[in-house]
Amino acid sequence: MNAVRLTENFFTRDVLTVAPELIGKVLVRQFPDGKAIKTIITEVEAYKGIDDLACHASKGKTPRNEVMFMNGGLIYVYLIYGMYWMLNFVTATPENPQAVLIRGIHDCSGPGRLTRKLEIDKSFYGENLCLSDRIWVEDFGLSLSYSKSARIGVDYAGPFWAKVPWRFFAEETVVEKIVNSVNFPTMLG
DNA sequence: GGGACGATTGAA
DNA sequence: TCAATCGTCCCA
Repeated sequence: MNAVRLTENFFTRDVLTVAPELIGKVLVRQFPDGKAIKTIITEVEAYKGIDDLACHASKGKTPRNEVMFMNGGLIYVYLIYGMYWMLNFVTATPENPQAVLIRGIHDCSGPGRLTRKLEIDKSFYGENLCLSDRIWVEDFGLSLSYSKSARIGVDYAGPFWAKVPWRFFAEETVVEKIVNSVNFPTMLG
């Protein structure tokens, strides 16, 4: 299987283009002890700039979200409910503060669960996915069909923004089928 | 300085 | 249905 690491030009596009294209891409986490996890991204959500009332950037630039106001390809991490780190990929360009929330990977559903498994915390804030030696994304040429739905847990944003179908996810059966057909390991490492 | 709240999760 | 748990942000 040939794999190509995603570069800046992948991430500096609109979030509604980048988010669905991340389904089927492979997230790589390299640990200090030499071990690694390579896992297929199966669920994401798009947060689209200052107009999107569910997007943190709609509240204006703050110390917490300032990385969203930088270039695509950086990582935005924040703590939610005092317990869970949320992993986001910044997209587009500084004048367009957007991000993709990574909500699910193969064999690990849930944004808080996957950051625990991948040992991702505040120290990853601002990490560059195109340069980092501990986290990046690869294209293995896998193609997964995906479904859309409203985003999860954003009712506070009001009926319009809570309902836009900006959650993208591959059905469980689709993921299993691809994993089996290409003999992609559950967790390479 | 005080208080409300959250892009969640796991247990009752 | 509900508690856990704390950084962030707004108001005074």
